[in-house]
Amino acid sequence: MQGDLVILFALIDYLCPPMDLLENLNDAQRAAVSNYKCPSLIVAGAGSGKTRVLTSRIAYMLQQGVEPWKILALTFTNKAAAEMRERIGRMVGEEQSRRLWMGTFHSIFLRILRLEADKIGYPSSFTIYDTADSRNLLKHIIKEMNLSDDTYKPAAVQARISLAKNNLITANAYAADEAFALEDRDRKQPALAAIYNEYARRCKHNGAMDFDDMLLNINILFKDHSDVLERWQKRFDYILVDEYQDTNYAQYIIIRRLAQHHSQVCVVGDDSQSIYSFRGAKIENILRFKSDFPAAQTFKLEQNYRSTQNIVGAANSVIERNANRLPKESFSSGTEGEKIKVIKAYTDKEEASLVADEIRSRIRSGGAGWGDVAILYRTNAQSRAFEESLRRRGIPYRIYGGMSFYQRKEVKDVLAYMHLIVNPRDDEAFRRVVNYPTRGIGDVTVARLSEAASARGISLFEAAREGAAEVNAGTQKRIKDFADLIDGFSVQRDQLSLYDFGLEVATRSGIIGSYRTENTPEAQSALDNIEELLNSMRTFTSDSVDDDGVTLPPTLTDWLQSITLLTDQDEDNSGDHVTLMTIHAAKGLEYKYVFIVGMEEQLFPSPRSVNSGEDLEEERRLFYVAITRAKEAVALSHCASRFKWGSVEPCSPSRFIKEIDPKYIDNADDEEASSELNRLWDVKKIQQTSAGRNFGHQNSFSEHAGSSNRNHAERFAARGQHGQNERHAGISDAGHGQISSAPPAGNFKPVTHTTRPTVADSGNYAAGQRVAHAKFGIGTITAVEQVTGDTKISVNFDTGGARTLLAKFAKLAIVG
DNA sequence: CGGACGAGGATTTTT
DNA sequence: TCCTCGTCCG
Repeated sequence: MQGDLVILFALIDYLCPPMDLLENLNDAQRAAVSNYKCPSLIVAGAGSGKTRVLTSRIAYMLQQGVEPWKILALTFTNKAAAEMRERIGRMVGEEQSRRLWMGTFHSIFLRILRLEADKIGYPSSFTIYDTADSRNLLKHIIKEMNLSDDTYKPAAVQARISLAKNNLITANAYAADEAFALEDRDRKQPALAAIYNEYARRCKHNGAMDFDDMLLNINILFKDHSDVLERWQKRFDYILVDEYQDTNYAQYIIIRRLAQHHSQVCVVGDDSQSIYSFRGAKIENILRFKSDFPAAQTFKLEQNYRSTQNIVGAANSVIERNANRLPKESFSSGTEGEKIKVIKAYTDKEEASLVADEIRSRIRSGGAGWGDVAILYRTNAQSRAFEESLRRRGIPYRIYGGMSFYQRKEVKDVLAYMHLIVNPRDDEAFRRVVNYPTRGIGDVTVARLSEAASARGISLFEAAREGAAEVNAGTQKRIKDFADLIDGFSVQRDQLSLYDFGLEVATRSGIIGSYRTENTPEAQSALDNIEELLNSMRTFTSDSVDDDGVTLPPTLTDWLQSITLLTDQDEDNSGDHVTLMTIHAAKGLEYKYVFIVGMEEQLFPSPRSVNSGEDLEEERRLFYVAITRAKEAVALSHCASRFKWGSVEPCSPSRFIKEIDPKYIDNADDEEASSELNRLWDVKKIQQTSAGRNFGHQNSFSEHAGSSNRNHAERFAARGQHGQNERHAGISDAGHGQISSAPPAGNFKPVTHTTRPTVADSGNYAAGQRVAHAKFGIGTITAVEQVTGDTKISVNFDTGGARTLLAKFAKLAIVG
């Protein structure tokens, strides 16, 4: 009998042998995977197979018999968590992987908070406020306290409160702290402590937490309830943290608390990629891990599998200038590859054109698709010009960030109804929807309701339901009708499917009807977005799993919170389009070709960072992150002038360009041309001030006038998110033609030039002509364009590569 | 109470 | 230049 079993197991092993997880790893990776029984610091350079190591380590632990629910794995995005879960599932089976406690800090601790909410005085159905919600509440409070929102800018107040929370300073602690009081007095904001206090009170009263509250409250829970803490400590034998360099103090303390007794902590990260200090992230957390956990072993993953030698070399030459680093030698296992290209332009407009041209010629030459290309910038505002240039050429693109789908007014309105239904205590949600769509309950009435509510210590919604406000009979009825509407929804919530319920809310609230009657492109777009939102209810499946691995049916609460906790990176990034995003958003992603644009002083590094050594180091790390996204080629672009705040500002090349070791840069000796360019710009500026508008100025003015002609629907189409935008981005060029079909100049306002002025010396060159250049050899002119003081000539050189040259410097000889 | 129109501010990065 | 907020008037 025994023997039979052995044979049976052997047979099973033979038929489906357990995957050898240590195979196909390099030595450093293998060590990091197999030594799981000790605290570990895995320093993972860019492209070093970090995710692979993390997933293999977890899978290996499972294979060695560790129970999946004893493992807590924390990531920064849902996407990263989902991806890892999937990969682990492929290694050891889904049965195991789905039972792991794996997710973002916020989603995991939210789960715990919901279970323990009563212990810290919250309903388990508490609402989550996103940044906009919490800012609105702050605005309210500042106004109510009769403070000027000029001295108390809501965004700044919010940032300060956020910073306090990230450092586990509660409102009471803040008020009691002399140093803060002094600082606030110096900043002429003595009421900050009072605002913080009122904000915290209102959040609690509303049964709501903001993002920072989740981390703060879990710490309060663990601090005040040692039995609860102990239960969760025992729960997790192993804790793994991804992107450890980006954890803040609150997160750090949570990990330390949970690990206090017996858990083995494994953190993975790269100090060179710490780019979130503005949000409270502490690079020190990773730098001092070894002193926090003296028994820790360090594993260094230094082999870069992603990028070419030139890219890794260039990135290293930059990051080496930072003082505050863990020692590490990144090296590439790839080919030498292309050198880094620097693209110089006169204006932001031209920068976008040159980049788009370069993208097009790269893709046309074969071997890669649009999806292999990313345009990365420092600020979201830079996306506009590229949007234009890509659209004009019919290149499919997609923009990430900026106004996200879930921040749209119409979407937030529908969500506010849901929030109020789930949590009737949420006064902010109440205020948002009580008179939207308009139902004759105005500010005056809400003020009366508010009085009644605070007098009786109840929520606005309860006050509405009880008819507590002193108003005339007609208004009273309207209030009652609204309360009945919401109560009706609460009943339906338990009877209908998620999707049917959503449709019911969107319809019976009157939101859909009001957009229907509007009958404008904007309204149609809003309807599309609402439909999209409802569709996401249909396809939503809860990832809530109990310890037996049984998936729980999705609830409205699950769906709402999954939406609030979505991050930019969680969006589907597949598809054959050029990707436009901020460098921050690009962390963790990779592309064959990366264009880092706007490489200028006053932009990148950000002007706010240049006065502090630490901040400048962070900007440098940001640049490092940008370069290391590329697998095969990097191009940097900058321009001599940029449209900012409605006027043209001169720009000089970023110091970061000069920080790259010149041996990694394509024609590094071309620097002269760049300074020529700047000199030229200075001349231009003088002309501008002395002789009024010159052509260059007028051109850029007119082009902006042209771009403003885009209607809302079109902009939505281009900026929209979630699937439908992919479609729009693809067709935007053909579909909404006023910009793409006619030659650009034709669309501009009549007051400006419709053709470019011709200057005498342009006669020497023409498209199609063959020319010779001292350095690049022979090529064919593809375009000739007049710019102030010179002629710009685009040439396709036979040796490969298109180039834009200035007649003055290039000294082209006409061939034949 | 709600829509229209005018003034002024905006650009770091985001879980 | 664009968007948001506040005010004024119907």
